[in-house]
Amino acid sequence: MTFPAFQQEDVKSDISQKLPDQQFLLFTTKEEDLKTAETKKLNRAHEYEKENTRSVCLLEQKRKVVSSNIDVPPARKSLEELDMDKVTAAMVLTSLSTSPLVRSPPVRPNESLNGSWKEGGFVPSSTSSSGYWSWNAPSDQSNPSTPSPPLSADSFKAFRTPSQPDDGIDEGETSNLLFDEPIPRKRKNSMKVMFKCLWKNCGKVLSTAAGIQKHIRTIHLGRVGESDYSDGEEDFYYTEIRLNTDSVADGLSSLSPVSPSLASPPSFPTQDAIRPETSCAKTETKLMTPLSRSAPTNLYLVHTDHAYQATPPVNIPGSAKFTPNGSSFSISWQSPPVTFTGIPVSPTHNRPAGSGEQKQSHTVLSSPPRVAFGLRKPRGEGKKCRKVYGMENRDMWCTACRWKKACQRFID
DNA sequence: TTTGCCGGGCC
DNA sequence: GGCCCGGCAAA
Repeated sequence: MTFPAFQQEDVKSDISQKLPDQQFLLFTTKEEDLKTAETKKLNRAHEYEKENTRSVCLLEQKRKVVSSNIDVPPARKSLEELDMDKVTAAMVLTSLSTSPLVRSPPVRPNESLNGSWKEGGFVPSSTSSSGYWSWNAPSDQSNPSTPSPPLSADSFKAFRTPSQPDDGIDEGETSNLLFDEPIPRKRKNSMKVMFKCLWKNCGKVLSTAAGIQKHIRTIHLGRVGESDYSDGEEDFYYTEIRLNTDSVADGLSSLSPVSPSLASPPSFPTQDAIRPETSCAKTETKLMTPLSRSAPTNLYLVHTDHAYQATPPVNIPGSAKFTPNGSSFSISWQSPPVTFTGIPVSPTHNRPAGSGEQKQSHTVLSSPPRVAFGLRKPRGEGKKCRKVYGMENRDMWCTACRWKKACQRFID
């Protein structure tokens, strides 16, 4: 059985290969944050590898105990151990890769109905990216280009692209990335993986990542003489698509229904946004973009995330708002009173024409009318200076009355 | 319509 | 901060 070994190698190669791209996917404007996040992910990837090794060792120890109880001859035992190692490793890896953590994507209600996904791969459409979403209109959340608000500053949030339902990655993994949870492994399948260029009006599909990167470099980025050099920018402009429809069905079947609590707006969004450990995790995973699928966990490599950071591949319009309980609170992109505009763009990379300047700002305003709080004090019942002295004796009024302020002489 | 006084402008 | 006034809303 070569599956475990292959997968491990696959993981490692993915990690080493994709980590450099992290900086483009983090929704932060600070280079230090980028480095920090990248380092964290490296550490997580290593921890995960350790964890897997530990799990295998534990199982191995357990197996040895059992084997010793049944008194297996030493010579035969060593041979068996070799096989058992593989089997055990396979079991561990399989259980990890098929664990609920991985297989229960917190999808939005209409995700599974998204036509483009059914076709085996998500292809972002700039024309359909209204960017507007609402708590009351969950269908809009299925929009692939829906950006998500960086609800809390401490949790660097990126715009999210709905993951391919069949690739096994989802917001759960995003949560893993963000909240130090074990990183699930990529499920292997036999599907044909293609790479599609997301550049506007291109859509070129190639069979290898290197090919598509080279295509982007030479055709779109104009780096003719740098065929072997890749700074990762090309990753932004292509996406992985899968041609095997079986996996699509599998992905759809693995979609877990969205709980009402997720579908409904939070009682007070700002609070939820501030708490990363509670509903924030749910909300964010729903709202934000996975930081990167080209991360160590980028076992489910999806470059569509890149499309969010800038044009030309896909525009990132954005407007999101929700109005919980009919209150006046709202969050919206590119529209007051709250504006989130964020385009995760690597500062070190030139953006093709049309790419907006990276700007990240968010403001939350909630200012009910002052009248609602009854700030205007009730009118005094007693006589005031004006009534007592009359207009002709205005000089006898108290200062407040003269200034048309609340009477200080005849206080109620 | 009268009266109390808030909000804001001017100095 | 002192002074003044437009304008709102209750009486």
